[in-house]
Amino acid sequence: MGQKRSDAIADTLEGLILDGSFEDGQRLDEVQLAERFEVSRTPLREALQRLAVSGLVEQIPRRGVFVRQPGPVELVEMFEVMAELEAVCARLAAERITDEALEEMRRANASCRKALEAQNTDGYYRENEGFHAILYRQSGNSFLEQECRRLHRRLTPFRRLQLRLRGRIRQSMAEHEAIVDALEHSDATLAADRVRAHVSVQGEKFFHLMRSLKTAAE
Amino acid sequence: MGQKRSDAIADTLEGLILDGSFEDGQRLDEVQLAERFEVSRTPLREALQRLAVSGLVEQIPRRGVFVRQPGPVELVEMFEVMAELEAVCARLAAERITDEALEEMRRANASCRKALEAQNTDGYYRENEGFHAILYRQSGNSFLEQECRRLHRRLTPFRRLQLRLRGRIRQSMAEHEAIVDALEHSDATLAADRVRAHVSVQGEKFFHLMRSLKTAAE
DNA sequence: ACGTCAAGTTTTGTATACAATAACAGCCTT
DNA sequence: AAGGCTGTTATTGTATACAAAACTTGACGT
Repeated sequence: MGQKRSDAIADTLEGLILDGSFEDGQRLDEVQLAERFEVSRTPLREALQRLAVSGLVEQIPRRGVFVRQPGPVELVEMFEVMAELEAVCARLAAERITDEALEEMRRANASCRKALEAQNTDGYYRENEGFHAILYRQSGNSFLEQECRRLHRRLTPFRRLQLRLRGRIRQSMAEHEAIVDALEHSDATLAADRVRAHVSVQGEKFFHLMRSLKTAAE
Repeated sequence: MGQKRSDAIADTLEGLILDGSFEDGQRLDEVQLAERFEVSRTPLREALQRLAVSGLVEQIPRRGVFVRQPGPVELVEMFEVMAELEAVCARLAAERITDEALEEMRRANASCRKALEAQNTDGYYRENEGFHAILYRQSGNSFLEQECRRLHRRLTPFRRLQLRLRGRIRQSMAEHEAIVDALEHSDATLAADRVRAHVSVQGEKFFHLMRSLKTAAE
């Protein structure tokens, strides 16, 4: 067990927040959570500090920490940035990508198709992650790769939601293949545009889904 | 005194690391720093946790925390990402920017020119920051704005270095004005390209400066 | 009755004490 | 003499104890 207790707690809490297990604005009681994890307040506070830096919770001095779920506006903004970041990856990758990586992307796409035909949504989702991970890596800029992964991770629960829309998976697949084609032809602009559109549509689909859910609830 | 002691420590340490007051790989001794700041280890550890998440220090469990200065490769990567992020800001801003903001940018530029003529490097630097801050804001995407500010802050000491190059400031000013022109004409592509080039050249200048310093030292 | 103020309680922030693990040094064995 | 083992020390990680600030509640005055 190389890592310490406080790291494990931070990871667990991060997962819980991303899963939406906490309401927006809910206060995270230190002693309560300490009991729950069966530790003292010290490691728990260290975990909360980390979450605060990541932006998952807001820490108001002498008041406590409160979970901070992104609202619709912030989500749209985050998806927009994600689209732009991935577009940059594509533009850079178009000139830097290796043949092996292209082959990897094709293989990831093939696995996606297999999962699609098997109605295996989870499997599709996993392979889809892999596809994007390769794109990040092939930007040839490991700092950019890191930043992409960070934002990707933060958007995970929301991205997942919109994949449930009928027909979205099949469309997403076609976009993936078009992206690989553009990369193969080293067409930087085309690749960037296609990736941007691919991610943007995720954000838009999500937004409409939210809207329909909200109006349905009223 | 709204903030707590540990926040102030984190800020101070962040500043010290960004200033290059610590060697790369240097271990930060908890008790030693605690004495220095005249606090106990508890708030100091919380501060270190935060720095670790920000990536300014690396925390190896049961071993300690070590400052992590970006190497030349990482710096080039960071400048590349900064250039792309600001280019995105420009592209979005070209369609979203308000007339008042355009006026603000022109005013910031005028102040820059005044500082330039007064040989006031610090003043120029401050106004230059303002110019970029307006650009971020005018992307109309506050999440993007935040991310830009974060990276900008991290690159501050290195950016500052390259401004000392002869003639760079005057050239930088001209680029600023060309950027405002493109924004005024709502030419998204041109604005993006000019901003990207403007920031990229900073990275390149910095890289060459580093190289010359390194070869001179050998 | 309502607002204001004060004592009490809760909760955050900090200090200190304790535990556990890794670096270190000296000794023993081969 | 070299390498490994063991006891010691130093340092990190966690628990508990204490201090300070904010929220709560109730009484008092207007």
